[in-house]
Amino acid sequence: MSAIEPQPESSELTTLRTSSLTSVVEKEIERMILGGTLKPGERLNEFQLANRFGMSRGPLREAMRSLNARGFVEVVRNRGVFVRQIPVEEALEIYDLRSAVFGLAGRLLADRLTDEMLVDLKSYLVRMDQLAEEQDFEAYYPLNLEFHAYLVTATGSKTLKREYQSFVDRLHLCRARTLVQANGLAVSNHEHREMVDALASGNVSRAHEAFFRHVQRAKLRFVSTLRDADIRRD
Amino acid sequence: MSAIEPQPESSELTTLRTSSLTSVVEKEIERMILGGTLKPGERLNEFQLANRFGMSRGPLREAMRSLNARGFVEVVRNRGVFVRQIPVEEALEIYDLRSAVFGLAGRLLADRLTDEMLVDLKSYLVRMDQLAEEQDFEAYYPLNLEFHAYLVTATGSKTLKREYQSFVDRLHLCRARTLVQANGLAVSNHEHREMVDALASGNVSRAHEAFFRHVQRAKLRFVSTLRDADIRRD
DNA sequence: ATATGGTCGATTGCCGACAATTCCTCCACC
DNA sequence: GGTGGAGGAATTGTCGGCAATCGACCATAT
Repeated sequence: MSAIEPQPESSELTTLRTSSLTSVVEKEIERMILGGTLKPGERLNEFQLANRFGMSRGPLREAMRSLNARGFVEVVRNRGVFVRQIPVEEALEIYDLRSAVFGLAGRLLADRLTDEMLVDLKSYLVRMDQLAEEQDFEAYYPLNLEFHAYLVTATGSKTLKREYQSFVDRLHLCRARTLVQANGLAVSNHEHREMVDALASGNVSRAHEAFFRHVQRAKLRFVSTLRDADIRRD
Repeated sequence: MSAIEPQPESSELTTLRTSSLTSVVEKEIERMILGGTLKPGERLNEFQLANRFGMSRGPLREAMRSLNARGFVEVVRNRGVFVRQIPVEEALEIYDLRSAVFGLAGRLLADRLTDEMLVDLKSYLVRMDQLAEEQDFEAYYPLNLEFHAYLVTATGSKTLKREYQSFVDRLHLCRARTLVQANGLAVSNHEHREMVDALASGNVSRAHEAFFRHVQRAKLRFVSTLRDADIRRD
């Protein structure tokens, strides 16, 4: 073994050599936002954050600008940056965009589906069916995410994958969206089966339709839970 | 005339009171990139740019981070930022995304088209037909852009408009895309008429199809001009 | 002649400090 | 009691400087 071999254990040093401090802290704050540590509408104090991460305000501000461009935070001059809070109307718009992009994913996939991919997808269906039957939401949710990630990755379009993920992330910034996914496990999985069947048929527009409608129905479920919350609030 | 009166001519200073120096220089560099002053692959020297704009490197670096997140430039640690150069494969992916989003625009518009909007759209068609017949590409191109901008704006979805514009902008960063639009003026306008007709019919999926296929055909025209260039190069 | 090693200039990454603005508090006044 | 304004604390916007890193060029040895 050569002495010049890269050291696998120096993850922190290697990271700082590869990425800049700015990108590291950007990812960290993104994680805190999506993880719920930082809540929508909350103000991000530059000085406090810089101290917490043991760095100066310069790189932190650069990270903020990047997060702003990506839609995670909002910058108000001389007032500071706030975690983006997405109103319901905009969430609906994002659902539409997401369904359009997801529909494209169905279209692309129907044309390049391999036997191996079909096996993987059916495996997802079986496992999710089982969890849906057991009403195990805790386990169903991440598997559902993984299923969707598999699909958009399998399109082979990095751009599509990035944009789709961007929409999914942004929907997390809508306060009203908490507990949306709680209802309709089996319903959702029925739609998944329709999607996979459409892909297997090789019919492009049928796949498009199945994928598009899946997100549109998620949007409708979102709206109905919204209405339920409104009624309850009265 | 009072000495404290705000100076109406100081557009630059006034701008600085409203937006930050960072956002001003970001827009300026974006303009320089899209306008062709800064070419894809070109390196952006922080020191030079800061001097040219008469500011320090801090705000400039923040602007760079934002432009990076928006896909206009690429940042390489310790080496600098470069104007993003989009390879052909990625341009094709973007065309697909753009057609999916544009298809959604057609869908939304078919449901909310007013008589007034229809009049505006038909006016566009007439003017563009005329310019196409005169082969006046110089005048046709901006009107074509305006027509598309009208459509995505009329959807009422700010999110859709922003994302669509983002795709259009990014396509400008593909070197191979120069002179794409040169061919097929009348062809393109025939598709425009199909789109407006579909909208007027109120048929949602027909509108979707017309809008989607319009961009898909633009993608095909892009591919064919690419092939022509390849043949010519041999 | 090519490859290896070292030095130097240029440029970026990061930091601390100062200036400008906003926000909060408190007091005077109506 | 409520309203308006002055003053101070907190926070952001911007700047210049230092250290680290990279690329280019040259010297030297094989």
